[in-house]
Amino acid sequence: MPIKKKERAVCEVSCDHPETVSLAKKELIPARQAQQAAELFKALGDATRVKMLRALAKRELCVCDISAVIKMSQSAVSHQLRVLRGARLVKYRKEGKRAWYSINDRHVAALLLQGIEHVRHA
Amino acid sequence: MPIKKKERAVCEVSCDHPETVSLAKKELIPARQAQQAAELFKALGDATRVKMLRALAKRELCVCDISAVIKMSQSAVSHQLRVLRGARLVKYRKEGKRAWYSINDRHVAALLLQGIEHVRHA
DNA sequence: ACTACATATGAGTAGCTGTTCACATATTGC
DNA sequence: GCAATATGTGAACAGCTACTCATATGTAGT
Repeated sequence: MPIKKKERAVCEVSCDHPETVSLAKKELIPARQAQQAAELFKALGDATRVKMLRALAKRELCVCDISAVIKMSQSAVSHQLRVLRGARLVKYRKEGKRAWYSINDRHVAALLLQGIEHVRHA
Repeated sequence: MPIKKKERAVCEVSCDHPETVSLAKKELIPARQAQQAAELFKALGDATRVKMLRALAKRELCVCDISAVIKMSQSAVSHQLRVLRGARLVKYRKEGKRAWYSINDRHVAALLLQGIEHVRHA
């Protein structure tokens, strides 16, 4: 067996505080929940989508209105709406050629607003 | 002037509802605020960071404890802590070799919890 | 000074994101 | 059916993210 130049420090084994760590492990959020929460926040984590959601929180808008309001191409808006639909942040209804979007529920609006308020006072 | 095969549909010009759009434009969130809110949500938008924050919301932990609790390399944890520091989601203090991290304030904890609760009942 | 340890960081990299462009789909009026 | 319109979507692509690995920094003990 060759002599290693320097044994790598394995912090994971040597340094933890057993009781604190096992307590924290026990109370750790389940991976699935963490993943879902992360996906929710990720969907909120883009300036374009924040603008869209903020506008949709106030009134129902069709795709081309959104496009005009936030000054982005219809295609870009459509792609982003797909993300928002996937995260269940918006709902929509079809009316002839038009698709009318609005924010899904007040919990979503509240979460969004809380984030915005947080950065406003920071 | 050559004849174009098909004039591109310019939805931005043809389809908007002037009053609704100008109202929505007036009430549109400022770009800077949208950007900052997006950055806040983006920092929350990763399962690893959600796990870390959830643990840090309950108790102060040093880096290697976090590493043990969420079962990730110390290096990965350090990199993620940098992101969290950058977004002001955590605070820390040095104590000898150790760095003790905890969640920055109750607003951050509330926002995190609200996101988690939202996916739990969804 | 030297070693061990706890943490931070730069480089490298595979995978992901957000846009544009071109086109597909669906609805309406002729 | 055909043309115009509103929306949706796949491909391509530049830029970003979140790891790993190696190494740097800083601290404590000998």
